[in-house]
Amino acid sequence: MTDTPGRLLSLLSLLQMPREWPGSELARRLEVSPRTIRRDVDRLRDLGYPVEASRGSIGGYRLVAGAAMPPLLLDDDEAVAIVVGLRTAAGQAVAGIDEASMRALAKLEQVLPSRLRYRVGALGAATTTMPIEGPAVEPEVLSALAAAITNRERARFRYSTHEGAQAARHVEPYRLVTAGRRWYLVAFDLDRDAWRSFRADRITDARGTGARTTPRELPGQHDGDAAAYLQTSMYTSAPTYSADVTVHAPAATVVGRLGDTPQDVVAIDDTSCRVHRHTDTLPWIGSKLVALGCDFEVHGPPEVVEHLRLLIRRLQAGVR
Amino acid sequence: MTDTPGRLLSLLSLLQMPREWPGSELARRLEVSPRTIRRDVDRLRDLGYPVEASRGSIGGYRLVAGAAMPPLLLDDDEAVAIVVGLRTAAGQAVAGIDEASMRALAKLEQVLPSRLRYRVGALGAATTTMPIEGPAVEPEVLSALAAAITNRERARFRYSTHEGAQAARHVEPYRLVTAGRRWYLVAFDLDRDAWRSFRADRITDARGTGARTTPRELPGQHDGDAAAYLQTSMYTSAPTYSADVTVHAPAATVVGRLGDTPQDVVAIDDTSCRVHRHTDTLPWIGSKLVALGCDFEVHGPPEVVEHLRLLIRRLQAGVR
DNA sequence: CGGTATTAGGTCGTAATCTGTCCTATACCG
DNA sequence: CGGTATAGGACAGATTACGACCTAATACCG
Repeated sequence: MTDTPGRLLSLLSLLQMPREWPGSELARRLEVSPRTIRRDVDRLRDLGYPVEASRGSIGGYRLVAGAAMPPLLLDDDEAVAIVVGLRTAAGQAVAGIDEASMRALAKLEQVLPSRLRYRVGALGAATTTMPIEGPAVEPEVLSALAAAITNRERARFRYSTHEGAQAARHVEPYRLVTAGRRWYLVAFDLDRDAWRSFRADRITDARGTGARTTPRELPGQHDGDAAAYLQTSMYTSAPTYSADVTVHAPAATVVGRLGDTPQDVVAIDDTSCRVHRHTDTLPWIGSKLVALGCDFEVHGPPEVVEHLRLLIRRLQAGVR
Repeated sequence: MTDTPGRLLSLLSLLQMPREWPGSELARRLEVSPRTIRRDVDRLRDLGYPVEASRGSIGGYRLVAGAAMPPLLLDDDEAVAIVVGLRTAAGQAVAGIDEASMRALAKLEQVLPSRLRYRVGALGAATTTMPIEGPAVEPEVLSALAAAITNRERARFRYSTHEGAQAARHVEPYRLVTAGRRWYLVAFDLDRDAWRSFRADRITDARGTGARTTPRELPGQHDGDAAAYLQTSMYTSAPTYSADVTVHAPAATVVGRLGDTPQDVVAIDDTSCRVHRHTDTLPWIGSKLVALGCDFEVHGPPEVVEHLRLLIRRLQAGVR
């Protein structure tokens, strides 16, 4: 009975036990020569299994981690976090991550203590993911950019504008930022000699160049916080305004419809409230007001009023 | 690249997922012939792994749950999935999950083989999470509802409407659905004697009652898919229309601005295109058209035109 | 009822692989 | 220093894995 793949799986099971196995012992149990055992161990290592060996008189083989790891001691919240994270990642805009995260979840489940395994399994089995359409980030892009960032390497990639045109970019990558289901790269653009943020889903063929970067500081008072920098830089392309609006709807309703950002909504009475949004672009303010679906009065500033008049003209032209 | 043992491990990894795999699909993914897949399945069975198969048109292979598995390694995509999942979970609308997922990520990193540990560490260190404000789901609520679902128990909880009123609910929970960063519970409401979907962030004090549920079938042709049911049920509250619009902007721009859903956008020439959105509610269509930020002409249907006229009146009243 | 898509399994020829038996090098420990 | 362990190269022969092709059995669907 010489079944090579089966023997490898058996070897894996043996090595999983928390003890050391001399090669001769393994050879005896698997009924092959010690030379074959050495080759099998080699193959397991090629497959990525961390088989460690100690030489000398009391030497032997054992599997170190990634396998039999009883002390993966997570508390309940951490277990929930794993399921929540991997489940929502399944609906995420990263290519092929739905399956990958399900496989990862199944594998992680194997190494959890039984109480948590039950909890994780229940939460995973009771949950369905609603897929989200949209441009997808390539996992390789994320990996390559992350490697370049930690290695302090420059990086090159191809970037597509939203019109579809592609161009090569040469940057010093600073941070990846995840915001909702979008991924951004904050980097110093070497060609344009300025800081830029890039949408990761528009990046292809990313790779580190090997050239070391000079550490740079993010502009502005962000204290190195790439998320904060991104937040403001996304609005610097267009001027922002603070809209002041009275809305004829209950405050609670308005908070709900304005989406996920709790704005400064002050109730006036049961049927109306005053909304004060800040740092919004004109189109965004207009879109949100329309989305409210109820009557309102704009108090200012004049630019917002003017923009709404433009919207009126556009709508009138559109329905003619 | 014919690596039989590695392929067997990959096969196990695929089969442990909670779905059925047709042999042809497995053959395609593992890049071998279907005959080889059958032989591999035979070998796994010989080794004691309970691979079950169902014949017929919707047949396939699967691994019965609870089987003792050899230690399976995470591949690169799965490692990326874990970081992506736990990182985005950190910005997620689940209370306290940011810390919990960071702790879980740190602990997972400890037990990964070194190659992946480096990859995961790099991706984790290079990534910043932009926090998302919004109502938060309690992890305990998710755990309790998940437990009730898998145990087929009834559940009671308090539910807040978006006006802020609270009420006790008594349901037979069916599934948790995660859509983007929102969590929903699809359940049969025992008081109202009808199927309902609940936003998990508005649920508090959820607990299973211990009373067994009678298995029910979701209404509609969703074949038990809670996500599909939720998708349609979210729109049944309002009628939907198919807007037909000519937009004076390049097709690529329009696709980008319409958000994440790739719609039926057909380019007319370099500066205009025809958009045909279906199953949208009237407010949604209006909001999207305004958000486009360019000129357009609406061809129909009449209800959409009428709704845009309403928007015009609202805007005119608002800026007066 | 027939059509179709699935699992299941036999056979065969070729190419690739695996294995055992040498051999040497290296590291640890008493 | 000697014993024992891992590590690995070279080689010849036996074995196996693979794909291509075939038939059978089963389940679903119209």
